[in-house]
Amino acid sequence: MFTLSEENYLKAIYHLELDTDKGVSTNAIAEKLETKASSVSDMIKKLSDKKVIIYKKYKGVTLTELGKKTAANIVRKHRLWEVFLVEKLNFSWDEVHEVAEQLEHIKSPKLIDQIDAFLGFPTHDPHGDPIPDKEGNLKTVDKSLLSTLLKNESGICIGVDDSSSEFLQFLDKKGITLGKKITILDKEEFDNSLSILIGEKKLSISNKIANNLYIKKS
Amino acid sequence: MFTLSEENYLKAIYHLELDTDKGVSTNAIAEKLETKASSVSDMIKKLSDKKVIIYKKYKGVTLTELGKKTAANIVRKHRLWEVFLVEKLNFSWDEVHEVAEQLEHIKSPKLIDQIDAFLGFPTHDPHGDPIPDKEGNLKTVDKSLLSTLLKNESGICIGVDDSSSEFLQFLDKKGITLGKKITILDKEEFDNSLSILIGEKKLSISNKIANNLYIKKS
DNA sequence: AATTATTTTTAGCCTTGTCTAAATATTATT
DNA sequence: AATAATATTTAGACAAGGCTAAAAATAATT
Repeated sequence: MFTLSEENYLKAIYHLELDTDKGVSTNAIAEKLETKASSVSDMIKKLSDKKVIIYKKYKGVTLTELGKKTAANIVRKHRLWEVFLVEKLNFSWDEVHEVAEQLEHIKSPKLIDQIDAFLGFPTHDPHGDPIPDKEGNLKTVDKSLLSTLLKNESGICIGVDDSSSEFLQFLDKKGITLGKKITILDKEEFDNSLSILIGEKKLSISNKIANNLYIKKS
Repeated sequence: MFTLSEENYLKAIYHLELDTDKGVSTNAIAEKLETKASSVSDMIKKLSDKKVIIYKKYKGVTLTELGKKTAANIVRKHRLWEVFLVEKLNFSWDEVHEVAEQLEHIKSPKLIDQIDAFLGFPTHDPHGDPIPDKEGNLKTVDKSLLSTLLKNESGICIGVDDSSSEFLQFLDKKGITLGKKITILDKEEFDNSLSILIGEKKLSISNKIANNLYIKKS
């Protein structure tokens, strides 16, 4: 079994590993967890002893199979709880993260299985992120950042990269939600802003926004 | 805010205080939490500093109003989660305690309010224990131990004293569930066992069982 | 009232997880 | 290749929460 702190480290390493092919650096973990590199160094030794990461001094860490499975299971719980909060308890998608951060550490296989069934075995969380299956496998969808679409291309909004509540509330205000069809009407060279059609509405979208919205091209 | 450990101490003191009119002793707390008296002594100082208990050396402790409210809120969460597990996730009443012990520490006022509403504002948990309201008030029902009923008296089974899974599974096996009507057919002087009528069935019940079942006389 | 038994507290130590400051490796730059 | 900059680890400290063993206070008995 893993402590709360160990679980949080595993999750951080899991997420960081998705963004790189090399080992995950001490500093990267420290930054993600808002802690100090020295603390990370200490924890790395513990996790290495527990056979969930491979660790060579000064060379960064990689999750073992056991580590990956353990981390994926925590992510699975996090995302299932997020779905539960939105679908059953009327939370909005910008409110769920903090609570799910707590709920993901509840230890009860039956609980999470039942939640999964209760929700009808969802495949994605409210931000469009895929929910790992029980074995820890993620089904990867081919998604593109809105900013990479060309003029006159279109697709369905399927996820966000940044899921801070500020960004999500901004999207709500603009009427941008998962499942909506988006068409690029025009691209502005000067500041890389976009003119898009979403539903019936025309909107102007900054590059920053376009860099945080995932689209499934159609 | 309170730590996990502080919350568990508050809850223990809260429960122990219901059984006595005097202060709660260090030893009693230690026994309830399966820890050592010296650890309790340490924690008592911390809780006293935080103004949730009144503490006079060697004299036992009493919850302050703040302490009572805090503890009642944890109990409220515990019992609401138990209802949720049984009503929505197909847990049986002997499986819920352990998971609720974890869930009761989740910090999110909105979450527990929504769970409450989702469940239709239940007043009692699956073992018949009352759920404190938001202000921490318990509505006390007048309940009698089955063992105190006289021959030919009858009532409705409304709760259990011992909620260990062994006892609850025993009750399941015998078909004894909350809400059922029970009539005392006979009392055996020798071993204080009872002959009862529950639903259509006649059962013989030991004194130990009868001392752990609450009845609302009718 | 004096002595014994029990309860409670104190003192000192341990583990987990964190930190700062200093030392050491590695990487980048001239 | 030598030096500067950055990243990482080590050493030592601290707080929370727990423990054992010993001391002190209270309660029970004779």
